[in-house]
Amino acid sequence: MPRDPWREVLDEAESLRTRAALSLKIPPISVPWEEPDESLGDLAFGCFVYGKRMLQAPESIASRLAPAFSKGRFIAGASAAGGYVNLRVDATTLATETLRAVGETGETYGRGDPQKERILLEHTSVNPTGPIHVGRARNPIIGDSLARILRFAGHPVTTEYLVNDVGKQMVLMYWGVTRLTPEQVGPADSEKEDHTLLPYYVKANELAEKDARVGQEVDALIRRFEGGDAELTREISNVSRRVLSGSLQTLERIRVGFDGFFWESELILQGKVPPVVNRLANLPDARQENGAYFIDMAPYGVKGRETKWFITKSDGTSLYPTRDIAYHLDKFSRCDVAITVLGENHRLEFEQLRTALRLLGEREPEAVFYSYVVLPEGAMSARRGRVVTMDDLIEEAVSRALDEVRSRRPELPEARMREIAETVGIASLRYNIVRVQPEKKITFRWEEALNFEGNSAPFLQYAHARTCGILNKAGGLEPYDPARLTHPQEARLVKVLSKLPNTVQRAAADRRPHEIAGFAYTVASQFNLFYRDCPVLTADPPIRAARLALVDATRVVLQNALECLGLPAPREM
RNA sequence: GGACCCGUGGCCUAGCCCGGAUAAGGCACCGGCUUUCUAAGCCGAGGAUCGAGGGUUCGAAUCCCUCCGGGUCCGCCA
Repeated sequence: MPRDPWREVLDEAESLRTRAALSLKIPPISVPWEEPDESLGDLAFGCFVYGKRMLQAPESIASRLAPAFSKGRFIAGASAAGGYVNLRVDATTLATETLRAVGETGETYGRGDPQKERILLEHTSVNPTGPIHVGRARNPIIGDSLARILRFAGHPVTTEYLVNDVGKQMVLMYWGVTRLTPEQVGPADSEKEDHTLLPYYVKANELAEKDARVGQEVDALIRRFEGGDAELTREISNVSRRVLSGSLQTLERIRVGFDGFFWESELILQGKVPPVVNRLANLPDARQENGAYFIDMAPYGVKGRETKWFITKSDGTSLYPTRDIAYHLDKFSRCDVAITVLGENHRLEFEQLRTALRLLGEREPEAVFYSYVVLPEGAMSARRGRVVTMDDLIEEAVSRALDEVRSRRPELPEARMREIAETVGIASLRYNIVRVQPEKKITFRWEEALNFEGNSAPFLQYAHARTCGILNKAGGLEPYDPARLTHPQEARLVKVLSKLPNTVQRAAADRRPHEIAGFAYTVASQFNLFYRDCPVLTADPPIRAARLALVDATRVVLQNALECLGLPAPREM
């Protein structure tokens, strides 16, 4: 039975407000709740809108409204100040309910009720031509965090990677891998196949431009491929599988995995594209130009130099956007809501996709857009050799974390140090990306990406490790009386903990993982203050017992918030 | 030519959707706190005309308009 203590507080406040207003014959107006400065109360709302509606001073309304509030289970009292009504939440009741919720739901505190709505979340989907670089790093991290949050919120979620294993770039890759020797392409910087195969792709691109004979060979392959040569399509797909296997190892190390993969080649081989082409070409809006079908999207809000959206080439072969439509129709046969995590450069294309689906009378997907990570000197570019790969970043993060562990915990055995370093390094990297709103651009700087203090993953993990440390030494939980939690800092901590379920629901509904990051930071921060102000193990037995329950609740909340972000929660650091 | 995204102390970010009571954190810098549950912590100090200008409003970082700066996109590529 999931519980949401803060939601109960809000619901009660709302109903008390309605009753108070009714008793004064004040029209019920929905005014948003805010959280005022602690010295004023726990919840508040301004009476300015009432004032305007009733042509009275907000101060006077507030001072009449406040006394009309009756006490509730949570709401202990109301007072008026400066046109606001401030409500005070009873600390003991909130502590009782919050700790009981954690006690009853255990490690699952914060998890939402099971939802019916099946969500298919597509993310990452980088072209399998080489290692994933940091410029794209936000996609898997945002995508995986969002998947975790949606699942925790109660949704059945399937994550999927669209493997773009067709098209010219893959034909080039295939040509390179099958025709070039290791001596021709030079050495790779790693044994993983995403790294070892990249040089073939780079060399193939170079030769195709410079050498006319190579260009002809590649063109011939492209013609065979576009002619529907199934054998060739499979061979090309196999190359992409090899590259992908390398990238997946990297993703696995940062705790990103997928429930499924969708191969674009399969879409083609299974003949799912022509029916879609037909449907599109038969739309009333479809036009023809030199044998190529298109839809002019200008009437549908698409603006710019070119508003034609092409369905086919003049030779009748399909284009990527058309295949994407076919893919989405397939998606919708398997889910209720389709979400895709996309780089900001795909905004227009996504609008076109939605428009085309709308014209077909089909459902439309949602998207979460992010800006690419750039280097201080500009965008990452494989061609200009200006790249930091995910593998580089991971190695550096873990190695710096190991230095930290060595200096902070010299007494630990080497293997344990390495374990903690991996945990901290990976978490730092994920947290630094997920804590920022996706649409803000991030400039990659080592010193920021690998900062282990302040608002960073280790800060959160450290707070979690501290809770575990206390609980370990305590030996076990005991029966407790929540009324023994009388310190203001205990109340602050309780209040934050009570908000986990509500925060999860909001972050899931808004598709905003960074809200969980902010929440986790607040929890850790409030716990650190509690840690300073309220000794646990040495407190008098009744207080000790109550504080232990609070520490355990904090542990659960941190663990679950960290889990939602894909950050490991170490028991010691 | 057009569309979209971003612009908050020296640096990075939250708040913006849903307008409210002195704009909240982190980094960096300076000064403190460890016989007490791990100092990856805590406390204190300084530092912001919330890009600029108009408008709406009793009230604007938040909504509207214009402009400036940065980014992205407008292929019979994917």
